[in-house]
Amino acid sequence: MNIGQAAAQSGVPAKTIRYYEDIGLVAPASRRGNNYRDYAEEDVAVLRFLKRARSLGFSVEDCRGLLSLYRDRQRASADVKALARSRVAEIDRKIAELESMRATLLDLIERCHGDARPDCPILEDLAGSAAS
Amino acid sequence: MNIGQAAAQSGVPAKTIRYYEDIGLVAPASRRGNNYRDYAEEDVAVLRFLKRARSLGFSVEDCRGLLSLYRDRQRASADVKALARSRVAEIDRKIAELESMRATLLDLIERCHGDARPDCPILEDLAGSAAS
DNA sequence: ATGGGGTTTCCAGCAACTGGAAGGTCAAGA
DNA sequence: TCTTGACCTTCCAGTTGCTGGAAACCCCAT
Repeated sequence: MNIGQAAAQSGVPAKTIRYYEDIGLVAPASRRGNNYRDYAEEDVAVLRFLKRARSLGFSVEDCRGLLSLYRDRQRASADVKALARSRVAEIDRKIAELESMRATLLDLIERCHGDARPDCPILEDLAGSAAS
Repeated sequence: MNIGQAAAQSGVPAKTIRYYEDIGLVAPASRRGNNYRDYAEEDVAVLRFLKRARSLGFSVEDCRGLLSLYRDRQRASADVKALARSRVAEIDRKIAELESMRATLLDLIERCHGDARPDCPILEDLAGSAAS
């Protein structure tokens, strides 16, 4: 199957598939006579794996590790679990950061009357009423 | 004051200040005889404004708008409030996305025994037990 | 043969910096 | 006076993870 089909079946855009090949995340696809890349079901499975892992927020580098664990029949599930846990920790950090931004913004929004007048607590805050 | 001082007083790294000047986010600093940039208190205030706005997650483009509102004595606070609200909406979207990743990961983590054996629900999931 | 889809390569660009190289400047100490 | 080190200047490259586009080739149907 050529790259368009593989893209359709995996949900990973053709451009991205080539990119993954480029950075060595997936092995170079075999080529057919016309120099078109040729994909088998297995390749598509790997692409789907990547799509899912990326959608869970794993970085491309993480994916490299996950893929090699995936292929390693001797792997310890503990290693996978550790990767997932550190991913969760990272997510928690990001959520906390966003929550804090959100709280600050909501507070400012509430204090801003939001009409045609120019005075605005939001700008006042940005301008330095509080240190960052 | 030269750029190092401005950086120290605003919390914005010198490199970033130059970058902001480059992309036209701040006006080019005046220069002294030795071609060093020269900053006044006001410039530092603007940098602090930017630092704070960035720390609340406003994009550089948003900052452009915020700065022009900041400088506009005729502004309507409603415009600022609208910017802040759309920022909150964006944050909410991101938080929701992260929460969903987190829930999925925690579920997988819980189901993974995490020892020396190779079988692992996390990898099984990635490998396609569920569609993305 | 011609048209419309594939596909190939490569190059550029997005956000928002950050690092580093190569060189000019300045103040202090030996 | 010379040197050393800490500044400053510019410019170019790299980061993350793609995405868009150009120019060219390939394949199939009409």
